[in-house]
Amino acid sequence: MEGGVAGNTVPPNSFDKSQVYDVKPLRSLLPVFPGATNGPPFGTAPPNSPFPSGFSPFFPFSPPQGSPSTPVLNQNHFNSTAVPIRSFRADLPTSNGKNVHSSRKRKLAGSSSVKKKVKRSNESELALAALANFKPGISVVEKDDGNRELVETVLMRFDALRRKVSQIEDSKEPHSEVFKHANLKAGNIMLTKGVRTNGKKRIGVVPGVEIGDIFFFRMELILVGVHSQSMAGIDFMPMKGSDIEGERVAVSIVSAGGYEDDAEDPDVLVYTGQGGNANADKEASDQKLVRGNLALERSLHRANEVRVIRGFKDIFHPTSKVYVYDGLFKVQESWIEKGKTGCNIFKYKLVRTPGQTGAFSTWKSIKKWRADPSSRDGLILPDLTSGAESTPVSLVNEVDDEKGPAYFTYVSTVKYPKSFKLVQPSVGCNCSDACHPGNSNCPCNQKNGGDFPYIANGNLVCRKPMIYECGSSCPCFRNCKNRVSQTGFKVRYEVFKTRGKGWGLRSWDPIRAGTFLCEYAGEVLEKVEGQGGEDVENNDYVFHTNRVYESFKWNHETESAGEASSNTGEAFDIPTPLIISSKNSGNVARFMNHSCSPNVFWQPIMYEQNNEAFLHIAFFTKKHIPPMTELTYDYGTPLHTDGMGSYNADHGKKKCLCGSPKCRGYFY
DNA sequence: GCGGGTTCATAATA
DNA sequence: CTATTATGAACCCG
Repeated sequence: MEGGVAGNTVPPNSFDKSQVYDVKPLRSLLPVFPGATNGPPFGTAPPNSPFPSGFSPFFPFSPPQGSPSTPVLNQNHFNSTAVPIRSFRADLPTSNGKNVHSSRKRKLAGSSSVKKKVKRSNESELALAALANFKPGISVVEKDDGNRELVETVLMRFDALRRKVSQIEDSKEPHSEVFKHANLKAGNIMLTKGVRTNGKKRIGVVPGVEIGDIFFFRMELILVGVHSQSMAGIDFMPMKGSDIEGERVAVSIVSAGGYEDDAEDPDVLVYTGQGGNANADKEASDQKLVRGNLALERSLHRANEVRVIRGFKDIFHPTSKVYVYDGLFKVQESWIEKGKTGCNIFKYKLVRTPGQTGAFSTWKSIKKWRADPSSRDGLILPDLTSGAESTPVSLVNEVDDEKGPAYFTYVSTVKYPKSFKLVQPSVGCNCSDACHPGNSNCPCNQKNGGDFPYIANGNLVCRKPMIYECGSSCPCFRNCKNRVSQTGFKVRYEVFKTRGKGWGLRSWDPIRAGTFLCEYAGEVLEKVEGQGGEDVENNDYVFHTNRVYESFKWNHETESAGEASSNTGEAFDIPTPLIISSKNSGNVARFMNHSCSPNVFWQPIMYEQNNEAFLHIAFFTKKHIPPMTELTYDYGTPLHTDGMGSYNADHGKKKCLCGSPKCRGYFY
């Protein structure tokens, strides 16, 4: 993994000497820091904290056999022998009276489908039904009108449920009659339970939804009240009281490239009316001035604001789309023209209401940078990893004259000192090509308690005390999905100069919740009891597992009898504290700043290399993250009890500039 | 590994 | 209650 990692980057000749990067081979790690000319304001890694008294040198975890010490976070009720996913509790009542699946029943016209349905209704069907067994936790008022927090909560809860549904679907037999629309199923459950917000239709701003917010499913737009049509591109509502069709105005449109829209000027959108398309039953026809078309015509005359949502191809999922809320527009004019098919189509020219910073222009710029990275303003280096990662990372400064962070060696993974030995060998699997989520005999599945950690696209399903990935002794090399954190990041990053927080990390790509970002690379520090640890104390580039981290809810919650409140956290199970320094060598993770309202979290992952199991710290996105949004995680608070006497609680305390309403005011 | 066609779905609406 | 509508999403194929 670390083999062959090149040294550093070669800067242009014009650089100030004190800031020049040296090209150094990995092996000759030297803590060479060219003059600290740029001061300390790097908001990156925190200084160290004292160890708990019980600290001892790292040793391996996770005996493979027997019961993993992994607490069970969900209701899945696994016992120590790790049962497959199909053994989801089947005894859960279909809460709230109504079985979710009743909505799935088809018209009984053709009786052939009935047989299949009955046949598979006892296993995963019941597992899916169990997912609907949770408290809505949304009041009537909140259902009608939202705010930022509600919008984020609803979206996070939806996606947690969607990933859980996907996980169950993934574990079914291949080629079985499968319902793959996990987003629809999750959405159906959310709507049935009333977990939504801004359900009251409105013209203009939707409380809690901001320009630039991204969505990956039309269902998400419905759930937070941006656009309530599941497929149609034009949403509308009656003007005051009157409910005659002619009195409805358009409230939002989705421009997703299905028609011949014009999308050059970011402040202007020429949108095609709906209808008239050919389908299996009928030929293309003239569009009619009804429904959405009529509503847009009314909006032209009433001059009301119309929300615009733009759809783009999702480069990580070429078959699906990512939607961006682009702000408020007004219909300026309309006309009829001949479409490709020769039939009449309506056209509507919408113009952005002044004073809004649209999101579309940013997306267009990124498209340009992607084609030609040197076109990025403020570019210092096209790839600060020097090829160590499969995806380049740009170094950019649009803020001041600083030519880059202090010297470090780029490495893509964490490195353990030789002295860390494995006590017990790790057991790999025998899966020939790839581990299948439904295979209960796979030891790697068993180590994960029967829950495959990732869905098919590589997104994390839920946080767990520990995740066990396949290692180097597993023969499933080529296609195994249980190696997400080992296959390198796919996100196109840039390291950029922030205002006041040193260097930071952000992405050109829109990122889904649960996406693997990177691991925390660097050198694992050994701390010998009794001896100092100056290497830790004065190091701003350190990751600690043994801090106090604010708990938060990310997993899908289900009620289950007898498991009352033990399910508070998604706490980790790390047998021995781990400290990683990225001061001398590290990866993009060392540039992630602290935030009290972070959009990224970390997750311990274990896998075996050369018969030794190692712990890695992997970062995943907490929610959907729009392009160019700074990536941040919670640095946590040091434990102040080291059992060895004096410790200054304020040591390393820094003023926090995260700007969150929940800001604690400082961080370490 | 795309782009286009096919199939299976949906929520809101009339 | 049912049919209709629609810029969906996943999958299949060449």
